[in-house]
Amino acid sequence: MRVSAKADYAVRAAVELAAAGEGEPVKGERLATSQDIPLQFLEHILLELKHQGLVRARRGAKGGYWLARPADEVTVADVVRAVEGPIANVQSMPPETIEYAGNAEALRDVWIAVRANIRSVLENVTLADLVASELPASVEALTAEPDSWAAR
Amino acid sequence: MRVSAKADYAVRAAVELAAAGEGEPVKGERLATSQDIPLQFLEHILLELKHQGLVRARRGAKGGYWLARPADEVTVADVVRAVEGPIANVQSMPPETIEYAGNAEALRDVWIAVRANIRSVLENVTLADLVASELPASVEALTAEPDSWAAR
DNA sequence: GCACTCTCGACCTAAGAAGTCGAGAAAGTC
DNA sequence: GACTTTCTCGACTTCTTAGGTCGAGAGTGC
Repeated sequence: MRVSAKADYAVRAAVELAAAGEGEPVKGERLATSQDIPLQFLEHILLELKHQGLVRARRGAKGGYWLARPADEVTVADVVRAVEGPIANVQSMPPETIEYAGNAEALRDVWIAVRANIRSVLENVTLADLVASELPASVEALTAEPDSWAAR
Repeated sequence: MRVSAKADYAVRAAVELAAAGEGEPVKGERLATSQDIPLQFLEHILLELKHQGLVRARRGAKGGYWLARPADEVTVADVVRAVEGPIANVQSMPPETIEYAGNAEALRDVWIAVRANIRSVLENVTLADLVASELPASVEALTAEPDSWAAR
């Protein structure tokens, strides 16, 4: 139930690409410094994003990375899945495939509900939303709750 | 963004204890077999639950484990936190303490929203709910969505 | 040709996940 | 008091992942 550094870095780098817009490609080094991410590690992450078709790249002078799709068509969920795989797996298995014995039967539905609720945030926030700092109303509603900010 | 075997086991064992009710303590071995959990691993988990005050235990003949509180006062979140620590940390840090640079500023709110949404499920389902297979309406609503069951 | 920048496999260390082992301590029974 | 049962708990193992570094190579633009 935690977000890895890799996923966090991936989203931040993607946001930075989104902010750069359609112009020139952005160099890995600029991404690394502007978001304070170790360069070599970031390159691996960008490569994964490229393999998943989210990002494109060109080498050489004037080279760099850019988004393969418009920023408002890439969700945070896309980026997280690209580097971490399926969201909210239980014991590395998708929850809908798990069979629980006897008393624990209903537990599967709990994990399903958790996954659905995570998705409802991550699949509805796009990179463009992040750049603009304007999250969808349903997400804003959650952050508006003071209780959401309580450590626990 | 995944649920560990440990957390899964912990909840299942706790549900089994809840189902056993107030009578005699339940032996570790019975929990292990009824939920198909490696016994020795389970004992460590039960010990953690005991240290966190969720479970009590007695040794010897007639010994075993039982819930420290009524089953309808223990939530799934309590059990998960007992063995995994804080839910939905980012890079091992609570999301509200993270400062993102520039373009990624709004990302913190996304993680906060994710955490809030996870909590809204886990903190509202009790062990008693699971034993009865009757989840709160807000959770049932999520599992009723066909889309929640789609692998992705 | 040369500088620049991505590509990508190899490697590394530390930590965590998942589990096993075995000695010991408390509790009940006879 | 001896004996059995069952929890207690530290030590240990194995495997994977997290997080990161290094260095050679390949494509690009000038």
